[in-house]
Amino acid sequence: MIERPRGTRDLDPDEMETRRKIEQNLRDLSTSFGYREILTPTFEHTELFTKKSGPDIVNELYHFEDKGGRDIALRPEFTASVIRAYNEGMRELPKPLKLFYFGPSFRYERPQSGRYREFWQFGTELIGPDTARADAENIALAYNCVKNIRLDEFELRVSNLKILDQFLQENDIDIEKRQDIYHKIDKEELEEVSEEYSLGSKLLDFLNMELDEMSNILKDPEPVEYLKEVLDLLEYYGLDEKHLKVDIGTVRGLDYYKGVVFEIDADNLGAEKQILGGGDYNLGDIFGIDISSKGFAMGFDRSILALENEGKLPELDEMDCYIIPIGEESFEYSYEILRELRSKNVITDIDLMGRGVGKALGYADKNDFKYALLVGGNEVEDKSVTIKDMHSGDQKTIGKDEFVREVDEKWN
RNA sequence: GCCGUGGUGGUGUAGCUUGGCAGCAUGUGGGACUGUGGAUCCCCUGGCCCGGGUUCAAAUCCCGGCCACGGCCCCA
Repeated sequence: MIERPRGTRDLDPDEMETRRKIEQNLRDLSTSFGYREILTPTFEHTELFTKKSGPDIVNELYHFEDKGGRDIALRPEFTASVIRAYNEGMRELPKPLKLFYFGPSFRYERPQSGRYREFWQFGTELIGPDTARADAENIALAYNCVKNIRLDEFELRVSNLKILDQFLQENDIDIEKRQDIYHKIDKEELEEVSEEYSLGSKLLDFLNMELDEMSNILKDPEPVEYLKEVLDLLEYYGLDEKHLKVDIGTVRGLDYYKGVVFEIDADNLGAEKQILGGGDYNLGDIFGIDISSKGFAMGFDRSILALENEGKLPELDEMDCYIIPIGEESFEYSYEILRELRSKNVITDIDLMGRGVGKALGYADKNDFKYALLVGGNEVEDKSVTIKDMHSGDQKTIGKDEFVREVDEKWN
């Protein structure tokens, strides 16, 4: 038997409805922030991703040689593609350029809870302005994305990489070791870093300081002041303080992140609990341009898992009308009703199996129809329809035209 | 890639230790029921993840693979 490939999923109608609703939330919210959707190809030249993230990530890619001998990779994320697309055809667009995207990405990793080989990402890019207000706008949208889908147990950690850079520089640590150090900090191996670079307790102490203290200690407090400015600006957006945390140990291990960075964790997830990450970076190097971009990517599947764990998945819609023709002589009239209702965008279905009224009602019940419409000889006779409210069980017979008018007024 | 646990009708499970007729529940379809659902009763449908080995005999024991789950590595 052929089964689905490792790390992939089939999404059933209930799941799809849930996902579409949450997706719609994110689209509407981003649109309200002035962002507009773009879509890039599902596959790119492998080089795009290796240039962005280093040669080692080839191991994590789905890639192959196509019939023309090109080295092609399924996108492991959108950021590189978006910047590529920007460079290739959107450079002349006015700044700030605000873009969002949504779609599947692919990584060849070992699947586990909340991690699939085909997974969905929602994300944004804010291209052009390199200002504290742009950083704040970026963070505010990220926060609201999580908030808007009604997730409640999450933590947004914010940092400015330049603060740690400054600290390391002032402690005479070669900036080339930055990546190694940040990587270890990310893994919370603080003691190893302190030991390896002879920092004693300085690093740990520093990370535990309030921003004002950091500012006093550093010879150049500008990075701290910048972060404070961003935080002040965030107050304009009405973020709930309880979700917000300044954590200078929040690092995103990659070279192209430069300034303010942030991550969001969902507390109720297991090992894979980060649902969103982003910040300020410059990918222009790949294309020989200098362009600032601030964005974030949100793990759609993980976010839904977190929502599910909180019991906050949106409710599924009901269907409207299920028509039950009683006897073939009522077919013509039944289909007339069906056509009229459907033309008014009422979600209407009709029994296709010739089932008895009892079984047909059972079907309507299991499929969450609001109303069952019984249409037999009597109804055909006087151009009426018998409507059964599937919740209350109440039932009445009214003229067909009256019913259609009523439904039209109520639902449209 | 590494460590661990597991895989029996569509779904959930019993059976596995001690090899010997694969059982139950639920769901789907049909009937009781061609004018009234969420109920009841009946019938049908449908399964031992795959491959190899041991054995008279394997769902059961052994080996390999695949897949899922928990964790590690990684996490753009």
